Amino acid sequence: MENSEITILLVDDEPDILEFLGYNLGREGYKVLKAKNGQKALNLIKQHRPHLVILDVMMPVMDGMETCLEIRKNPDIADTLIIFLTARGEDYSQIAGFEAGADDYITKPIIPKVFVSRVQALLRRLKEVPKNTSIITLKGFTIDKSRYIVIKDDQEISLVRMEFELLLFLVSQNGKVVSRDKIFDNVWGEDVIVGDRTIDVHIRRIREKLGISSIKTVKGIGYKFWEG
Amino acid sequence: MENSEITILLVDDEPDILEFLGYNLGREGYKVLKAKNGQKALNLIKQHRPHLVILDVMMPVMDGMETCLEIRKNPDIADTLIIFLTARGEDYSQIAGFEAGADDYITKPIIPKVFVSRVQALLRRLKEVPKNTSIITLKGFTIDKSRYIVIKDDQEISLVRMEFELLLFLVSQNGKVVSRDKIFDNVWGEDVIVGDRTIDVHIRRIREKLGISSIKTVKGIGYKFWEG
DNA sequence: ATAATGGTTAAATAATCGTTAACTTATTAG
DNA sequence: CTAATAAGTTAACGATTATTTAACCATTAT
Repeated sequence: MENSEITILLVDDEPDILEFLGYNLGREGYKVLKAKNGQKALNLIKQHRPHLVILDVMMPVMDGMETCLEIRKNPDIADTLIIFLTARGEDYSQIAGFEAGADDYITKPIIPKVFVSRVQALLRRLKEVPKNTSIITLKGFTIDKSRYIVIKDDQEISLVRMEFELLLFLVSQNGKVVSRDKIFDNVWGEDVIVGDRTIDVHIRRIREKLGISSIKTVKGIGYKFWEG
Repeated sequence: MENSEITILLVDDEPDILEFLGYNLGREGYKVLKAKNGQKALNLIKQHRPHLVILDVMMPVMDGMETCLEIRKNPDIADTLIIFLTARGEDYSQIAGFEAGADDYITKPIIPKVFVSRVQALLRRLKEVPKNTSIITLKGFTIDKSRYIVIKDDQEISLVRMEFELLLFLVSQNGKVVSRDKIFDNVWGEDVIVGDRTIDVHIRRIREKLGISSIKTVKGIGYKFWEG
C-alpha cells in the first residue's frame, strides 16, 4: 500500500499542533484529516475510515481516552490504529491509554523525525503486500501464476490456459533454447499427440499478446524465451 | 489467541534485566525465552519462531540494531515483532531503530506496568480473531459481512446466503484463480456433493447483481474475483 | 396450510479454446 | 538457383466448458 492511500486523522484542540503534525505527515505523502475534539473525530472516522487516529489525551468536549473507548466499542471502526499524545512523564496515564486500547503512545514535546518514525513503524504492517508465492518477475514483464495474467507496461494481459502453460515452460528454462519435442513432452505430456503446427499457433498467439520479441525462434532447434 | 500461546524472546546481556522482564511477562502468562546476545537470539528465533523479540540495543557480539536487520533480512522470520530497549533521551537513536525495522521502542528505566502495557498493545492485534472484519472495501464496492449486503454506487444489493458465501470466498483469495474443486471444498465443504452446474448458476446470479465483470472466468481453470 | 424464498438440477444454448489443415513465407542445402 | 525443409499465418471446425433458463424440491415465513 502506498502512503498516499493511507489516511491519518489528527485530533487535538490546539490548531498549532494540528498544523505541525499535519505538515510532517503530509510531507510523507499521507492523506491527513483534522478534528478539534473527540466528538467531531468520531463522525469523521465513521465517514472516512482513516487507518490511523492520533489523539491528544487532553481535549474539551470529549477527551482522547473517551474517544478511544468509543472507537473500540464500535465494531465497524474498532480496528482503527490509535496513537495517544500526552505530556512527558505521565507514566501512569500511559497504562490507562493502553488499557483503553491504544496502539502507541507518544509524549510531548514532539520531535518531528521521531514522531514520523513511530507512525511509520505502526503503519508498516499495513503496507505489507500480501505474500504472493507465485509471481515471476522478468525483465519486460511480470507473470502472475495464480491469477493467470501477465503484466506488461502496467497492462494486464490475460492468456488462455495453453498459452499460459507454454509461456510458463519456456520461462522456466530461463533463456535456454528448447526443442519442440521437449515442449511437447513437458507442456502436453508424453502420451498426447498433436500436429506439429499446434505449437506454432500458440507461439503466434503469445507473440501477438506479449510482443513479437517475447519468444525467439532458433530455426531447426526450437524456441527460447527472450532475454536481454 | 491466548497469552500462553504467545512466545516472547528477551535479548539482553545483563542477566538482571532478563530476569526482571521475564518475571513481568511470565506473570501475564506469556511464554518467555531468553538470549544473552544477538547471535544466540537469531538461532532461537529460527528454532522457536517467537511472536515478539525484545532487543537491548547495547549488546556485545551482535548488537540490537544488527540483530534487527538480520531478522528483517530473513524472509522466514521477517514478520516477527520487534521492540528495542534503550537508555532514556536518545531520541535520534529511536529513528535509527525504527528505520532498522523496529515496531516499538521502550526507554529505560523500565516501569513494569508501562512495559507490560506496551507489549500488550503491540500483541493485541495478533490475538484478534482473523475473521472479525465485518466490512470489506473493494475497488468497486463494499461488502458488509454482518448484514449480508453489498453496497455498489450507494445502492444496497442483497445477496442470498450461498451467493454471499461464494462471493466472500472468491474475494478472500484476492484475485487468485480458484478451481471449481477448491470452491466446492471451501464453500460447500468436502463432504457435500452437488452437481457441477451449481456453481455456475450462483456465479450467474452474483454477476447479475454486481455486474458481469465482478467475477472473471478462466476457462478450464476456474473463477477469480475481478481486480482492476 | 399456503405462500415465498433459496438452493439445486437438468437440459438447452452459447462461447471459447485447442487443434487442424491448407497455404505462405523464410531458411538452408545441394 | 532451385528444391527441400522448417516455421509462420490464417481461418475454420468441433469438442469441451461455461452460461442461461426454467423447473423442482425443501425450507422457512406468513
